[in-house]
Amino acid sequence: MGAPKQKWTPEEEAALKAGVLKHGTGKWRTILSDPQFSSLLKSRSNVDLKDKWRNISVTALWGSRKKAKLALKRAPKQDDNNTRALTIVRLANDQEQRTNPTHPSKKSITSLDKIILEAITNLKEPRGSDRTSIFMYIEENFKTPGNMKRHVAVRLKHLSSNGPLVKIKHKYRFSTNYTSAG
Amino acid sequence: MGAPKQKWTPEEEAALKAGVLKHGTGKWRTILSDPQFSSLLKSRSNVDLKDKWRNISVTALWGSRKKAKLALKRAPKQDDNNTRALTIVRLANDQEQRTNPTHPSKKSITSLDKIILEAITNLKEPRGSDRTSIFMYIEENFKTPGNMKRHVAVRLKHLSSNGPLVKIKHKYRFSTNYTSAG
DNA sequence: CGGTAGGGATAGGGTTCT
DNA sequence: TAGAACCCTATCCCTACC
Repeated sequence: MGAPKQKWTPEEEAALKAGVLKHGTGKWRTILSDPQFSSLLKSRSNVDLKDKWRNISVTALWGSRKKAKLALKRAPKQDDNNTRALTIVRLANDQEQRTNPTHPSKKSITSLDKIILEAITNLKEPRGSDRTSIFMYIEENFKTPGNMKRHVAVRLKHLSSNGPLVKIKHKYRFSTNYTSAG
Repeated sequence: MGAPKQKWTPEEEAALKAGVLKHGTGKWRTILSDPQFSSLLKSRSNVDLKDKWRNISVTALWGSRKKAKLALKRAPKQDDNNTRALTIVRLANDQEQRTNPTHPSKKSITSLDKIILEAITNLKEPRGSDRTSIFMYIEENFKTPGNMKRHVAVRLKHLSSNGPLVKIKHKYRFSTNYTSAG
């Protein structure tokens, strides 16, 4: 009864990704209305965009939505009585720290780290960008070696323990996000 | 970007309903400021209250806002040959009838009936109150015996066949509501 | 910009189809 | 039967209006 399933073409998917890079996640109607993407996505609704982005993201992180849900069920509570996930936030005084030679963290900023920070900064997602968004930003904007994702994940971990990123807590968030605070 | 959805707890919903019973609909800021409810609703805004009340009301009437909108779009001005559910409306001249000793219906008005009519009147829901709302009004405002709901249902039926309530037809209405016309 | 009403968008759970 | 595409609706956002 509903229309037959309309599979997403690579062109549509690329347009969606570019739209998210430009406007951020959660701006589905804005992306649809952007003349840069509206022709490519003219057969999609804002809800379609949201659903497709969810499929893309969850696939990249967990392999599938079902696995993601299973993983969430298994995930123990983070701290007290509220279920939370960690969000990693770029420090507001990041610039200052990085220019301060006495801070140990600045020693270990790699060029990939700079790209990561650029991604987080440019994505401008108010609630933070998840790894998928960061991966995609880099893929869209740089020539990427094959194991870029692993490298990025490693650097994210490092940046959050020793570097200019800091972990903060959010309620009602179940995936680890990396946010540029400020 | 949208904030993570903060689902309404049963306690919050009860507080909202009690607030509406006390202050009426559309008095969202008043309800929020009432110390009787402010602690329970401290994480909600006046707009949140308005939205939640709309959701409660429209759900009771149509099942969902979307169905309500669809029904409204399809609804021809008057009634014809379509499937309908019954809505029971308190007659506008109810007072007059009840004070007129010659009207047969007034003989069988019980004290519970009066409470029911008070509930319908005071709830002031423009599209009528469903049984749940009526039950809740009574529970909030009176000491209730255990089988109050059954009693109310029985009296509602009686009042609509012999008493001051009258059945009218609505299109695309899937739950029986009891409305104070006026 | 204080408050409400109402249209509309989003988030997340759920369902259908392949 | 897992995964992609799609549906449902509670919640949240935006704007007009007073």
